[in-house]
Amino acid sequence: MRMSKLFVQTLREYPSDAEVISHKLLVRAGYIRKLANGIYNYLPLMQRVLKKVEDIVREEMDNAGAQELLMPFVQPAELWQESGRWDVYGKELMRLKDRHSREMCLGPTHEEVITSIAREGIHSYKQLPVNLYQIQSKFRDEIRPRFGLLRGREFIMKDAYSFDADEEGLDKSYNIMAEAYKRIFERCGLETKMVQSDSGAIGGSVSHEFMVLVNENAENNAGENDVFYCTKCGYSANSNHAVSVLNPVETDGHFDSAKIVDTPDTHSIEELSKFLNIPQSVICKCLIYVVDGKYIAALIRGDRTIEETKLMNAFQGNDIRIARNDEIEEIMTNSGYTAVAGFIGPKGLKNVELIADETVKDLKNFVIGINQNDKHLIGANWGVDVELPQKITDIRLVEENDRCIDCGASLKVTKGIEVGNIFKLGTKYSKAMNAAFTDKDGQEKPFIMGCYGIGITRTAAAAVERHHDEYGIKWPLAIAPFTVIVVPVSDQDEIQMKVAEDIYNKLLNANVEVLIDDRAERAGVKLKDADLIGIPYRITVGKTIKDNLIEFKNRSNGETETITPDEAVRRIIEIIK
RNA sequence: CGGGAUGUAGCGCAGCUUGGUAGCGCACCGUGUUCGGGUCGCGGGGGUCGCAAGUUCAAAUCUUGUCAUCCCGACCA
Repeated sequence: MRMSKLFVQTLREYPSDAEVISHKLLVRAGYIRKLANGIYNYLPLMQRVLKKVEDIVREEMDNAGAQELLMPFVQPAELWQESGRWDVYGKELMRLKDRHSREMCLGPTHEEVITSIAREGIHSYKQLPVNLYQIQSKFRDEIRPRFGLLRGREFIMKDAYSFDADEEGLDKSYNIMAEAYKRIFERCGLETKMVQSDSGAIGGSVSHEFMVLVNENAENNAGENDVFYCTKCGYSANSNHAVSVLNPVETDGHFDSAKIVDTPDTHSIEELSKFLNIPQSVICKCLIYVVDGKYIAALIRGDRTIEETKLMNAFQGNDIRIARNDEIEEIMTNSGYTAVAGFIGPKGLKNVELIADETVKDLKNFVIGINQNDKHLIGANWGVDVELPQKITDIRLVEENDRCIDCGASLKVTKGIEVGNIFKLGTKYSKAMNAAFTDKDGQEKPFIMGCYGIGITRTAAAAVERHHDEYGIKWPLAIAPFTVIVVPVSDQDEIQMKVAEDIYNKLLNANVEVLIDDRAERAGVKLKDADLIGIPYRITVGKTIKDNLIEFKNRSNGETETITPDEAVRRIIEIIK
């Protein structure tokens, strides 16, 4: 490809609306252009990268025994009503109506459609297992799209779905996918960590995410997930799912007796602990949440934080948020109190479900709100002064240096970009949608399903996050839009141009994806652009051509060598083998 | 949806306080110059100042409304 013909416009400056480096670089280097909020045009260079990623995914999926198909982007509401998700998926699902007022949606994921395909096509255990996948645009009307391709509303995803006759088969399918995923990301030049995670809105039990770990200290960190991991035994989990063993702390307030004391203006645990001169860990914190419209009072030890996904799951909810002040007021009024946030306690709350984190169980002579402003109860004990909620479970956020549940070592935390995700769905969709096969024993059974996603666009963006420098992108070879760029330093110099063209043609003939910068630009412009665009190898034809020498540069490690044009061609051909 | 900010040429920005001919850099077109890290000069094209109403002789500038975008929280590949 000739630079003079390539449709690409590099910018002198970063776009003002970009925050993270992959977004900045992809726009500036002419890979993408925003069309609307969270919706991007993939320009020719980007399309080449995406194709590379897709082809790696295809190869590994095919090798893993999966078959590619393509499902419609527009889906009828009926299917979603069958699965029950039409009502629970929320605003993220882009809904629309056709000319007959029939309700449709733009597919954010395809469990419903694939399940309908399976129920029409698979009738016998003899046809199982089956794994079907597609690579397609998805639409999710995200509350807040951001970070360029890392969180778009429309994005490209590979989604695969497995159908098995039993749990054992699912385990097998699941492991095959996990292995394929490891290879896919490795081939894309991305080191990933497979971590345990919450299964979220898609449903199911077991799930893992593939995280690209990003340096926490980096400016404008694009990692949206906290990953807790154990350096000793390898345990790792998304913060929404991580569990831990706590380090011992003081849980006895050592108050002689229970009494109500004045604690003016102590709206936070920190203020309260300072005022009473006690550790935060002898305070019982009470927070009001709204889960699917129901009020929940959640108790947790003062020094710990609630993990909202865990709390939501404890009530099998789909939606959670902290209660607004007017909602707290409503609860207080209904319960005959007037307290504001900061002084709330579980005692006497009406129309509020109670839940406690395990951390509050062992508290003795502790401090707790009693729904009176500027007052707290000190020296409280469960069963004497306050009843311990019946529902007790783990709803806390793990913290760094908590101990590993498996081996007891100290846990660390890092940020991660989730590029892939695998779920054991079980029979959630097959049961709801009546998708079944006849098993060996002649009985009709629902399919045991799994689903497996890879964000194609996100993977490409994550690669930029991981591989760049101050000059631009440093694409991993396997997903680079071109392997090599040939740069004649001066378009005025006939010999340079001739040698450059010669190298270009030899590489073309050897099926190398090669760019030649034949533009009438100065050297500086061409070299800056080559770095910005991030082509892995650069062959610069300059003055030294009089000695039959060119410069051969490796973009990723910056190493340059002075070698002959023929040697350069040979090297490149060797590299792509 | 809550909190904060911003909308002026394709991109990056100034002008707005104190109303009066819409500017700069990059990019683009012409021309000369230069030629291994975004040369330099001359000439040129391109903007209903997000949109709508209002105030005024006069609005990019003041007022109100509205839309959009970005950042922080809930979502997820």
